Amino acid sequence: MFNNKVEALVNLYTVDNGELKILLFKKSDDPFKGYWMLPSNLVLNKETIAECADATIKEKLGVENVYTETGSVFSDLERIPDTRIIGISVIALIDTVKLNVDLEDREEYSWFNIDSIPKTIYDHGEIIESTTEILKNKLLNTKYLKEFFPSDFTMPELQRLFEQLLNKTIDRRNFRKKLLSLDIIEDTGDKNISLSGRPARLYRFKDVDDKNVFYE
Amino acid sequence: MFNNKVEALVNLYTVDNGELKILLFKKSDDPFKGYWMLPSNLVLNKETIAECADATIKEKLGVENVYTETGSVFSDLERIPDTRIIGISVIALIDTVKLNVDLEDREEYSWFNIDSIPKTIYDHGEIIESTTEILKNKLLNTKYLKEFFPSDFTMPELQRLFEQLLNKTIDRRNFRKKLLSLDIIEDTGDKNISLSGRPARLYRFKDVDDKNVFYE
DNA sequence: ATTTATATTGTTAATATTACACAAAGGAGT
DNA sequence: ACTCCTTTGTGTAATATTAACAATATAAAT
Repeated sequence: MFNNKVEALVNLYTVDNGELKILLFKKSDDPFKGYWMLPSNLVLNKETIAECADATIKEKLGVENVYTETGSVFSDLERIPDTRIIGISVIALIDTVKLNVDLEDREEYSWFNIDSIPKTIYDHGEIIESTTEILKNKLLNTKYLKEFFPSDFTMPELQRLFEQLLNKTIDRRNFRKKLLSLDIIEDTGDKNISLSGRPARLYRFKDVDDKNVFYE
Repeated sequence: MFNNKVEALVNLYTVDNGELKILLFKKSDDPFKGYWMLPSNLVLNKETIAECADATIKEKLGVENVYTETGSVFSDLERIPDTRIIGISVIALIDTVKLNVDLEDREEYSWFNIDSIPKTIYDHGEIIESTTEILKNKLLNTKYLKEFFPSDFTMPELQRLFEQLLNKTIDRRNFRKKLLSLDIIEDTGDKNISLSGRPARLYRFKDVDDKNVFYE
């Protein structure tokens, strides 16, 4: 009567060349063969949500020490047919460096831009939407940005991310001016290797207190 | 192994004369006799978190149709000794009118300013702190403010709330100017009954789209 | 050397925020 | 009726922030 199954649904995000993306796995068997899903596991009665999420990330991706945070709760009785499982979404953030190293030779997965999520099993689509909204509201804080950019980044890259999050275009000069005025980033002295065009300077976040970057 | 007990912990907030307050009950038996607690119930395996919260609010307060929203999740194994219960905090908002009507002749409860929470059972103190932080981050949006002020309010009252939320003093003239410039409130034409001093005009929120009032 | 692609840079105008002090409305007491 | 006390209501100038705007610099490819 009071026994509930609980699952942790891992929403693993990264920023790839300024685009916010989420990792999904393709279901290889019926039902929902060919649909995409969030990596998830049922929560043992002797582990925390965070522990369950960590184990899931390690199991599916072989990565450890990923930053996680609780997202939201999904408890509709019909969210999964014939079963009652309370879903708890977990926000996990990983930078592109770890991403490229650890994701070789694994089962079928793919990174999706959060603005173009494919067809998903059950309510995973809504969960992604809702959880991403929570993340967006937090992501203009350096605490979170640092998880995506532990080493360094270019201004245009960061600007593309902000433009996606704020859903508007930003003037390059004003963006740079604002970022520098906040005194939260510093020039590394290096430049990136240019694919084409002038190479961009590389910046890193200073080791300062968390601070909000933009409002609205 | 996968069976978990889940409880919904109701954080019921109101704004009383500009102060953000939360409702707590006093525990009348051991253990923790005399300590304060959030109203809560275990979640049945055939009800949603929201339904459980609604039932709890009705049971403890006799009030229905209260606005609720999921807060955060607390899954530490030691949060309750000798038992494993996953706690899910629920934010509930109620206005002072309903408050005064419905809270007569009930067991021992009290409203506490969120800046002076008494000693609580288990981890209820942390839950209140964490959940209040979530609420604070949402509360400068008219969608939430309307739940607290469904009828009308005075400028000084709203200002006191904002000062508490932003943790700073605000100039009366600037506050009024900002609020009026947003075009989200209107003068009711009435004035409140003054306890002492000049009576304040009564305003109400216009029936417009949700809008953020202040940033930072 | 020229083309192509992308990054970098400064000034001005518009807007938003902050600072600040005195008059008005009511109640209580004499 | 008058005075005192408490609280609300109001305008303007200074400052800070944001928005608008276009030309030059660096590298790779041809």
